Amino acid sequence: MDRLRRSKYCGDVGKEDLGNPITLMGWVQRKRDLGNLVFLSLRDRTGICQVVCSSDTYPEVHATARTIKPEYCVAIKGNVELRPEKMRNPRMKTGDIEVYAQRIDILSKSCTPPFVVEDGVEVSDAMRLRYRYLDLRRPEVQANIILRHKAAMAARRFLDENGFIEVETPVLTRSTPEGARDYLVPSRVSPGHFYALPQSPQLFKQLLMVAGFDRYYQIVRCFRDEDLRADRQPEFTQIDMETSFLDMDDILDLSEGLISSIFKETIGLELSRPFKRLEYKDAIDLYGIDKPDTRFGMLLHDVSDSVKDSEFKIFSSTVNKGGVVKAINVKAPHGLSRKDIDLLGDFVKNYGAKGIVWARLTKDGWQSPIARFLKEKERWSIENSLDFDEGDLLIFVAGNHDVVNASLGNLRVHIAERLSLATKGTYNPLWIVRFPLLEWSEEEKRLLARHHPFTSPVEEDIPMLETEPLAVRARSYDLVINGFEVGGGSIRIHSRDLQQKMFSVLGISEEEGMRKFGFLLEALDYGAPPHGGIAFGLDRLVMLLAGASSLRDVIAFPKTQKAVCPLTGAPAEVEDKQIAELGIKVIKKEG
RNA sequence: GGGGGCGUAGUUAAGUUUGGUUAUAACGCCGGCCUGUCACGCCGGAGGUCGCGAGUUCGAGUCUCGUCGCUCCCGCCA
Repeated sequence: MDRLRRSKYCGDVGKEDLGNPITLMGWVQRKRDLGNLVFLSLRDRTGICQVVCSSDTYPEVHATARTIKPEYCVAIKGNVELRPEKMRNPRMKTGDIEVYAQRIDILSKSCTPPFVVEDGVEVSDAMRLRYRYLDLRRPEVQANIILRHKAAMAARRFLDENGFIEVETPVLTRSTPEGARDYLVPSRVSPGHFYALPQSPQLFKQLLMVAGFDRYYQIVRCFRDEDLRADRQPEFTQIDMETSFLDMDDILDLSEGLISSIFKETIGLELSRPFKRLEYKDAIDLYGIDKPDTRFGMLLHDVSDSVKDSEFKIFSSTVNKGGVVKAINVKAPHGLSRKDIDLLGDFVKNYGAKGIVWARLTKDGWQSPIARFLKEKERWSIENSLDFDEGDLLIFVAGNHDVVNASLGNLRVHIAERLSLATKGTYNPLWIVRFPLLEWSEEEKRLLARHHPFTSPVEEDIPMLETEPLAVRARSYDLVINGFEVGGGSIRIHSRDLQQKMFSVLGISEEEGMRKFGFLLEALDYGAPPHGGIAFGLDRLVMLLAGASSLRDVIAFPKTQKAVCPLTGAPAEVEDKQIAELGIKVIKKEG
């Protein structure tokens, strides 16, 4: 018999095919065997279509159908017929029709799958990843991967239309000491020497600007050997961009165009532009963190002035020692028990706070462990600044600025999740601009670049580089959507002198700078244009678009929290011969 | 590096607080019946290293210690 050729996808079969023979290829979702009548649900990447096999029309086809089990890969040729009125299934896209099979070819049998390949089944992540090729057959997982494809297509189209040129940069490159830990690749031909996988193509895109490409982009894999989170994978994909002769406003505008196009072309949502902007300093003051979710209120208020003379010594002494007391107002927190509030106290301990102080306003006034320590005037002042109404819950945290902001900022997000304050399907893009250029590393006892060492300081702050380096602001920007940092960038340093100065502030000697970044410094000597750019995390963007809660849901073959791939078993031991060829030695840790 | 949660048939879970006969359910799987199912139905059946190791005990899924894996978070990372 000749080979069947597909004429239609399952999800596309419709009334226009009535009476016509079609051929489908797909996987058997379910078999409903009624004896002399067998129904098969056939699935491909477009949807599911019902196939009917009856013993009195094609007995041999019916006999074959009875032997079929879930996940068999089959080809089915048959006629499309309208279903009898009462047998239509309004929940199925193809529920009005069915295919009467005239021929079934079993292309490939299947073992019993370890889990049912169907939306909504509860399977552990470990199982899903171990059998990812089966998990990826599920429509909801496939939809995420297809969404990702559409997002990448939208990005490419927008960037191409705006004059960007995609250039590939090396994956085997040189380790740069600043920033995240590198994944290293030993060189066979240069024993004892190592490549690094790029944390980002940062230096190459700057060199492309020096080379005159003017507008560069790349959808590129980046690697960072750091511990994982739900929104962090060891390898991830960036939409990486760099432009010459543009200022921050131009780059933000282009970025908004890009992000808007992606939202429009994937989920059909029109984002309102321009996106809101917040100075870094204001973000910290109002939200406590640099990636605020603005879908709900509960802003942080500094009540240090109101409590600086309080009889509640924890508050007054904190303020007098230079710390702060801040509070948030959880409006009408239905469903937060005393026990829940105690758990909030445990939550902030993650961020270094000693605990929380709470207060409720009832019709009889303040109800709080510290109510009796607060004077009328102090309570009144707090009530006013926090809009404290009957039924509300205030939560205070006292401590140094960083601890209080981190604690309340993260607590605010935590409570919002707990009380479902953020509307699903809402997207609040927000620019955070002018981050501090530098930060102090307690571990290394030196200044580090907060973004990376090539970030340009704000012009008027340059004189402070030597006097008050921590106050210097960067010409940098992050795009935050719903509390996720989805992108970030900066205007770069394009003067060799300033770059040299930056290295010296970072404690990188001229000799070391030349050795590690000499190629960039040299390039800056050959007519480097003013330039700047940004990179967006494609995985995180798609995660938001998909409404997923983990990056694993939008990556075809993700890794576990230990950076292991349960499907392939990577990373794995290699042959001694391979190790020997590389001129390296494995030191086994004794257990 | 640190803290929390989880680990029991193929899968998902109950049982662990308070140790006690043969470890329970659903789905899946196997056999049989069934011509309008679509989470098909009905009848019957098989299926267990309670993650692993040690300890306490007359007796451990249950208690203790260790260990491994998955996960969420802090540190780390932009």
